[in-house]
Amino acid sequence: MTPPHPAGLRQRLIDTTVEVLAERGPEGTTLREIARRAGVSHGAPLRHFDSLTSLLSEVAANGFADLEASVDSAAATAGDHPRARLAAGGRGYIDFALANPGVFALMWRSDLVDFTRPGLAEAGAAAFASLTRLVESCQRQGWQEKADTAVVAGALWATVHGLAQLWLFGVLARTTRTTSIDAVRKTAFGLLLDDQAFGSAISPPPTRSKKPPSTAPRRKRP
Amino acid sequence: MTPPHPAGLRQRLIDTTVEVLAERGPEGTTLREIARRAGVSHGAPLRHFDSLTSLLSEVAANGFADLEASVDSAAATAGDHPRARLAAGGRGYIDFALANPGVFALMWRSDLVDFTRPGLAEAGAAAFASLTRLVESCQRQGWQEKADTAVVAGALWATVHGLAQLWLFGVLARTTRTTSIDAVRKTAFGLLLDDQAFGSAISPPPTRSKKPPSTAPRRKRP
DNA sequence: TGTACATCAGTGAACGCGCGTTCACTGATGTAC
DNA sequence: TGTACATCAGTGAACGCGCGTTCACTGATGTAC
Repeated sequence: MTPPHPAGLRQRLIDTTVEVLAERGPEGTTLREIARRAGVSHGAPLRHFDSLTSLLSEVAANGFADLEASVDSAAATAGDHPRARLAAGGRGYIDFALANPGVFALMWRSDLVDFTRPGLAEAGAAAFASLTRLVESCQRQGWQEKADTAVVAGALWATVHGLAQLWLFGVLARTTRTTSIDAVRKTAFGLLLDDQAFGSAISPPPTRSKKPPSTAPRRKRP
Repeated sequence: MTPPHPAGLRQRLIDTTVEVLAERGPEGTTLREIARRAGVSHGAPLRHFDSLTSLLSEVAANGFADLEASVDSAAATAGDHPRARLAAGGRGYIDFALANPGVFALMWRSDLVDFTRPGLAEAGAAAFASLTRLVESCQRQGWQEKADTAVVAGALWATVHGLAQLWLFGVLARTTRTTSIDAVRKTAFGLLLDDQAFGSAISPPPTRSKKPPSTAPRRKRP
């Protein structure tokens, strides 16, 4: 079923973990299930990772890097206006979460992931830094110029995070009677960014049918 | 250690479950651990609940009822201005989450809780309805009067939800360099509600040292 | 080119664990007469 | 008031499960000489 993998078992295990996360969620993502899917004996993964925690932590770190990439690339497509770019970055955050629900769920599970592992906290901080930079651009143009940049970024982060989580949980669609998150996102951004236009049609709709960005090129460590 | 409980073992098991959730989180909340803490044999809980899922689902339903109560009572203390009441209701949501992190985490775990159980979805919907009512009041006064009430309520819900989750995860304090969620909450509400005043000093600071509202009076079923 | 040895990824049996749930039981309490 | 019976909450041993991890092994590959 799984084709031979030129990059070797280690990379195949990481890819398989992402698959299992997507299908079964963090709870169903066990070493034995990953090994089964990858077509190896259940002891084999431990030749490449110290433990399940080690493997999951690496997947989570990749997730944060991909999340950052999704924010950055969405912002980059939004033209020159800082607030339009900020809104697009927020959309990038939500798009990543909706395209990678399993990995996204894992990324906030401190019982499964070791956040003291070198690189992981940095990857998370880098994702937040992307948002902060977008806020800074807005402030340089006068929007919320007196506010604490990090606090404003935190407030926006919480909103996109909450939108993604409640949407994935299914409860936002039910209560708002919408079939796409777009309406709620646009309303939220419209309120937050103080201009209907920035919440609405600033950028093309997310290409949600495309492959999740988890296969996108990713920073390698030496 | 646990004093004799006048309400009987059934209620004691529910209370103990809340305790275990608070100390160990949803993952550490097993039937056997609950029984150990309650001082009974590990089979005893099954005389009162069909299964672990059944017990956890009841605790989650209570959680939604308490969450609603926290939103309502916070809004009620905020005076007459609709948007001040809305902001206070949002604060009530966050206060509940921060005071009951274990139960709050459980409430969004569809792998542990059976949301098809009668009463549970209703309890969740009722909590959301509280927020919706507050939004309606604001719209009657002209604020966002053309917007879809449920969608606006959903956007606000996502924000308070995200604030609570990221704060509990610990990452919001680190990135914003704050020791209280208040600054981020006020900034978020200030942006969303289009008036600094509604985000800031509308109501007394949350009494976070008090006992969680999970012991507050709760609707009983006949 | 050939030989001896080291390395190492993957195997599969095994260990020990805590879990949810079952089940025959005990002993207390309530009820019918 | 006394007796026989039913009910039922709690006990504790047991079952079966999947799990992470260990470990001796095998067989292929690379390296030194």
